[in-house]
Amino acid sequence: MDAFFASVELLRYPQLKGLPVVIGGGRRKVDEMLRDRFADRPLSEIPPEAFPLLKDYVGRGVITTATYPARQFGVGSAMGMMKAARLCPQAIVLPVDFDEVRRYSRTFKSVIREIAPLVEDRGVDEVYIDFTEVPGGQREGGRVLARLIQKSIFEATGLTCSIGVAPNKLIAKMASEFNKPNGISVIFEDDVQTRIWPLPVRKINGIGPKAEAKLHRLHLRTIGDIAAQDVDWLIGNFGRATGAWMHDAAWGRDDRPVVTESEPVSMSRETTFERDLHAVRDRAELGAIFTDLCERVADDLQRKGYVGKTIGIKLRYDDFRIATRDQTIEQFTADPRTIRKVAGQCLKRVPLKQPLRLLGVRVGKLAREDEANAAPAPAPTVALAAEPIPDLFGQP
DNA sequence: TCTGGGGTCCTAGGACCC
DNA sequence: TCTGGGGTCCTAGGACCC
Repeated sequence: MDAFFASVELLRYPQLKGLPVVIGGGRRKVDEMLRDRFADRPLSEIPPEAFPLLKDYVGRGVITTATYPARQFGVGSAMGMMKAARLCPQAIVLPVDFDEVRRYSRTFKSVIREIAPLVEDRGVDEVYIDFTEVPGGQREGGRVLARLIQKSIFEATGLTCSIGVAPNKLIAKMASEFNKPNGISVIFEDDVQTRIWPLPVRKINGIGPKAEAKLHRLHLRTIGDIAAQDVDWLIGNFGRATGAWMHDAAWGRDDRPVVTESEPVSMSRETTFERDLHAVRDRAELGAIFTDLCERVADDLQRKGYVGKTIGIKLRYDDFRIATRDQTIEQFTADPRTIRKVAGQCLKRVPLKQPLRLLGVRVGKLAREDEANAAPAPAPTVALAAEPIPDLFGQP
């Protein structure tokens, strides 16, 4: 989906179309504020001048999405608010409306599933779709079906998306970025050398800042540069798994299937404080936040019908270093008090002298609540001791 | 100008078992 | 006195993604 979070807000405030808008921050209820001030008028008639600006923004936070006009100023997602404010002070800031985003997410995904049922979820704003068995899925290399999906999503939601069609997920993902926004790009196997090789290594889904830096140190800047290397040389530098994967990726090889169903592995809640907190000095405040996080994970687990048996905490210190501790317990649980107790024990095992900026609580090793409880009708245990092994080589 | 929140997967060492 | 070869599970950290 194109600039998904921002586009969702533009549906509510169409008067902001064409203006630089960023989504993020989140602590302020801007829409409520506007609603109070302009209670007598529909949201779409609130003048753009009434919206809060990035230059007036205070607080910690990053940009989740920027509209295309905002991107012209170099503002982009994951950028700190303060930096963005310097680049584009006149941009309008709005908080993320997660409920609204989830609603549109469900809608666009169900539109796709009606057309092509094999869909893999990749978060709120992204999916992989298997066109193989869809009637007409091969016409014009998939372009016809891609157009139908784009049109259907727009009719249902008013939102645009960009689609990449390719022989596998790796290339499709790269292709989806070729024609943003509202574009379609079809890449065939034979196009890898001309369309993929010139791209920077970072465009490979799975190569992040660390791998990019290392590749640069080795004087590899484009995907073609990687493709030109010997597999064994890559393995020597990056290890067996990563080296081989990198070589395949650079040659456009990827045989991962589109996975339509998966079970969650963990659920967590974390929060960055408005100011850094100290374990001793801010004990009460921290304690309240901690309990709240435990209750929220427990609530998430219960609402979704899961229980877990590994409970852990995460801290981020003021210098941005991260520490985690976890503990696996005997019984599956989704009980807030149990989670709080075990997480509290984890907290005792971690250094707490430094100021903290973030605290998180995580529950892993998940199982479906019904299955975890249906499990052990304590079966009788039988132990069979092996015969003593005869001493074949010793004295008779 | 300091940098969110929710995830997944991988690695590596150690405990423990047969 | 010295010391095998499998395997699983747990824990901590880190890279990466949306």
